[in-house]
Amino acid sequence: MVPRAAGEVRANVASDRRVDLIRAAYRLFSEKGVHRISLDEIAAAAGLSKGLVLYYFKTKENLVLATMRWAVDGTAERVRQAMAMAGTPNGKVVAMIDGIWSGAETNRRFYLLYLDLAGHAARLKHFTELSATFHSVVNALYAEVIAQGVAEGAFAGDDPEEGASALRAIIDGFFLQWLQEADWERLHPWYREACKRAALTYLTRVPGSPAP
Amino acid sequence: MVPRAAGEVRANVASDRRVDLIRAAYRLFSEKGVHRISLDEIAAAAGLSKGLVLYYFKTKENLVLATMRWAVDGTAERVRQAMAMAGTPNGKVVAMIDGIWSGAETNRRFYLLYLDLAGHAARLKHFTELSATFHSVVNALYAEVIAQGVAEGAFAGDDPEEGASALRAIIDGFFLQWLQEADWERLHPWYREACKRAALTYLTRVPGSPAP
DNA sequence: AGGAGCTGTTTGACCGGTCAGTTAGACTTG
DNA sequence: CAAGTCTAACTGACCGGTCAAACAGCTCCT
Repeated sequence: MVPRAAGEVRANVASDRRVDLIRAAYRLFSEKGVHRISLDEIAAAAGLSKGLVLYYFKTKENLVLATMRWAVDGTAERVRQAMAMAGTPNGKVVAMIDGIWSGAETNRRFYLLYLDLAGHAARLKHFTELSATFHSVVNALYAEVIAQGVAEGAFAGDDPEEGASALRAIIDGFFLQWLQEADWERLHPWYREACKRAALTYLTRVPGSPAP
Repeated sequence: MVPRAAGEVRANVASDRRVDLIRAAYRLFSEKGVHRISLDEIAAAAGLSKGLVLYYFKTKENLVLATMRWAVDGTAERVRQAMAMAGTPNGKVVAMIDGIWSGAETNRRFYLLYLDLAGHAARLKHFTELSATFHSVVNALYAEVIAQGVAEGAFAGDDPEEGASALRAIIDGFFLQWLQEADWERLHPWYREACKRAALTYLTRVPGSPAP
């Protein structure tokens, strides 16, 4: 089904149509929403014909899935790299959030598509798995930072898993609010900083404070 | 355009077709997503004909808008009532979160539709206003609780507005994760409690801790 | 009382357009 | 030619919106 994977004689440069299509689909999906974009539009945006889209991705759902997987992989990688720098736990968290809130345009594209993914994941089985994978990858990264911070005495908390979930909730929750702002472009820096403050406030607390 | 509003002689009980349609639409939209439901299906679910849907709500978009407004109003009211009880700031927050996480089925319906709303709000102007209204209503409620908690010395923080935003991010963020769980029904209580813990951890902190 | 006529409600058939998916065949390249 | 790649035209289903006509309740006239 997939013509080739790696060992190709002439790894012709600009010739992986699949990626061309996914990139075009990503842009269009995030702009208008998955269900408002036809295969024709995607093909046209990639300078190809619609037939080819179905040739490579048997169905539209497959293309959507592939596009989301592509976006999710890229984002997970960006988060990972952002976290790799910075030494102290606090610094790591700040670097991580800076890395995630990298730019208004990029963030908006990704999170709008991610919203679609969440909606699909809650209703279609095919998407549930992808969403679960993304969830565990990201949460594992967060948990690692938190565990390290706890070990060094910078953060408090006994359950890094739950801490990761909460940290993620804070980040996603701020994005969700930000997305709905009419002037999202201008407000991007404010949300980024508020997100940092909330995350650090949550993480750096007195060890015994959480109530019953 | 609207036939009547209040002063009707025979306020026939089960006869407001508009509400019948909105209720049917709410159920179906939340189950399958707005764009996967046709006007025919909604009409059939309400035991009416499709023509009537367009008779009352000129367009599908209007029906979607009306349905979302209805759901959002109801939810805001539920939150308000949940907060009305309980005296201490901590108790108020707990009561509020208990009130919000009222039941798996209900929560799932609402948040799934809310996800659609967020997606629409980010792309269509008509929905932006509704989303902004809901945002300010809910955040005002949260800010009030926080301000009261700060005044009584139970919570720390100088900016109740930002605190409200963060509190909301925590709640929405946990919902977003919960929605994507395959066995959401069973996990509902866990997420509810984790949400409480995170909220209280964020709110009850030592006054000077937030970094930079 | 009993139409006649009006107004708001309800239906079902219908139209135009859109879109995912199919197919037949053309174009490359080895 | 044979296999892989690509296109354009087509199909069949679906769906939002329109419309003409049927229908119900009401008032007013005779």
